[in-house]
Amino acid sequence: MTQSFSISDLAREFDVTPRTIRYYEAEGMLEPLRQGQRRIYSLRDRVTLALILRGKRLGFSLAEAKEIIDLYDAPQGEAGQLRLLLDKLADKRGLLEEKRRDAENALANMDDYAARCRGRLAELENGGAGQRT
Amino acid sequence: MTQSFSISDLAREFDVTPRTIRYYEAEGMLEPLRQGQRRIYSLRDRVTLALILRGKRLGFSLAEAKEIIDLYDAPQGEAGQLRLLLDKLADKRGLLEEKRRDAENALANMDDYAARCRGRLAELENGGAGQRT
DNA sequence: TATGACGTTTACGTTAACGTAAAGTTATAA
DNA sequence: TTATAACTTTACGTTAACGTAAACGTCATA
Repeated sequence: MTQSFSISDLAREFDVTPRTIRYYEAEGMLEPLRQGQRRIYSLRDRVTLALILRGKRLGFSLAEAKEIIDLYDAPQGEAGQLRLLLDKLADKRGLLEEKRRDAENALANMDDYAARCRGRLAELENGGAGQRT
Repeated sequence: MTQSFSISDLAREFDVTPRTIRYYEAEGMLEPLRQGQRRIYSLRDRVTLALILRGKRLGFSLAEAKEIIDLYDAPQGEAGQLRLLLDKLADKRGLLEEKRRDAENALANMDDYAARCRGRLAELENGGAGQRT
């Protein structure tokens, strides 16, 4: 029974406008089937859209996101192609790792700061007596 | 000897143009001292710039990055302010956590895929005999 | 003293990523 | 059968985040 979706189904689910989804198609990132002139999205299309939006959340441009997503559709025929693909994957992996590190550092900084704030708040709440001699 | 930097010092170090740094100032995110009309950046300014650029790498708009950075300069006078600050920090923390999860998921997907590619490559290299019976 | 190298302000230009409006098509409900 | 809801294409508009160019200041050095 392989599911399918209308454009507004996906728009609702991912909280974007139909315009946005059509734009991604115009950029060559989606190719839904058609029933007459209406677009019909498959589960695979839905996954692709999810990948696009995750890429955007991580700060990739659409062009960068497309580069990454296209790697998952790359030809795997001969060994040479596979080696090239693995190289490119390693390259993109580096970008992703940087983002993970950035997020972790930002979280660590923020948690430190919040802890200091909570400390200060505790001081204020116990009456401010006797602290910080 | 508290260090200071020219605009092109920072531009070089962070691989952006002076225009970009001036733009961040116009957006109220930096306030370097002046020596005559020349901008003089402190270590603190440099940290702020680093925070801005990390925010950008993580996909925050400048406005979002500013919101976050401004929290680190928020007033801590009374308990009410501290509680509000802690609320806002928790809010931003959520955004950061989502980005970390996104990055981790993307990395996991990519690593799985790369592993399958390496498997396929190994098959091809050992002559393709006897595999996948 | 003149010539770079570096800085400044002002202002218009550019691009990605959509928003928005107009005008038409198609299926379903009243 | 008419309305209305959801879709379509086409096309111009908008905004963030800078790029780029012009015209000028100022200091060291050849």
